[in-house]
Amino acid sequence: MAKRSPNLIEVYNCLCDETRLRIVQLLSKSPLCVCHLQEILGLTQVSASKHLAYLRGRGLVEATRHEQWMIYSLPLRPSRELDWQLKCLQDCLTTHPVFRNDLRKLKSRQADCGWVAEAVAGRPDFRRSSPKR
Amino acid sequence: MAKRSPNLIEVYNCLCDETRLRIVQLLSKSPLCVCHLQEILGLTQVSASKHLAYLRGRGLVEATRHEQWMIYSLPLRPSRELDWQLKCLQDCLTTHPVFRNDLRKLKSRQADCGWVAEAVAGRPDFRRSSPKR
DNA sequence: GACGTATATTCCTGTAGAGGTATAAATGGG
DNA sequence: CCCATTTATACCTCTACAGGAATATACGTC
Repeated sequence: MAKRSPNLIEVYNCLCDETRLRIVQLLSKSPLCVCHLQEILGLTQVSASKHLAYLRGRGLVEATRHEQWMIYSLPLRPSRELDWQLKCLQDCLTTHPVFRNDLRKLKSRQADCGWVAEAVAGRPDFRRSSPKR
Repeated sequence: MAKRSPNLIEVYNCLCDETRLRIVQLLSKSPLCVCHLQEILGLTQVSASKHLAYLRGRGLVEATRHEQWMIYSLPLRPSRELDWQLKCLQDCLTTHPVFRNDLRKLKSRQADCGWVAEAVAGRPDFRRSSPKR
């Protein structure tokens, strides 16, 4: 069970790591499963999983299992503190090459990743055999 | 020599500690010397000094020596990233008891701390014998 | 039930940084 | 020059956490 409302310091602790910042940035565009984040960010499986657990434990992201995949997304109703930061990121990150590059990669994989958004958007009958490759 | 422009991650690293958050919050109201911060926040001398060195090393605060006192203040021209956070803090922290209390203490000590602002405001001939007690 | 894929967890090691004590350095006053 | 005050630094210990390897768990397919 994930925590509900992260306080400001927890939010800052989550965002003070570049990898987590990149994850949050990507999730602000679209819900994604672990293997997508892994691919786009070039992370090992363990690293992706651990960082997501960290974020989840502090309420910055939510997770839903869909078949074999864990789909991570930003909370529908973010706390005031998180909401501020998300707005800030929107404004700040688009000017940073690393993050721009991540977003570019996400777009180029939209065809592979799109089904996740559909799956999480409330289609309980949604089925999918293989997510990538 | 202090660093010039902290990047986003450095800013987050600075603010993810409650003590540093409280320091920044106070400095956003007024420049202060170490002993004032020590008193208001109830810190040991070492703790105050170390956290200030940390903030200074990442460009979140600036320091000027005035006689025996080191006067810390927020940079005159904060980076885009820092500026955003300062606005966020204005909005977020006033609702948190700890920070409200700090500001209250600062106000009640305005008589003791006021000279610092004058000293740092560009009065090279400013003199003062004893700051407190 | 065996297997493949996706994800989480456990154990290990290394490092950043927080807190404390002691000490050093800078400044001003006598 | 000696001393008090203010601040910084060095050294130590402890904890959080990042990264990696190995293993466990969950789910779907056959």
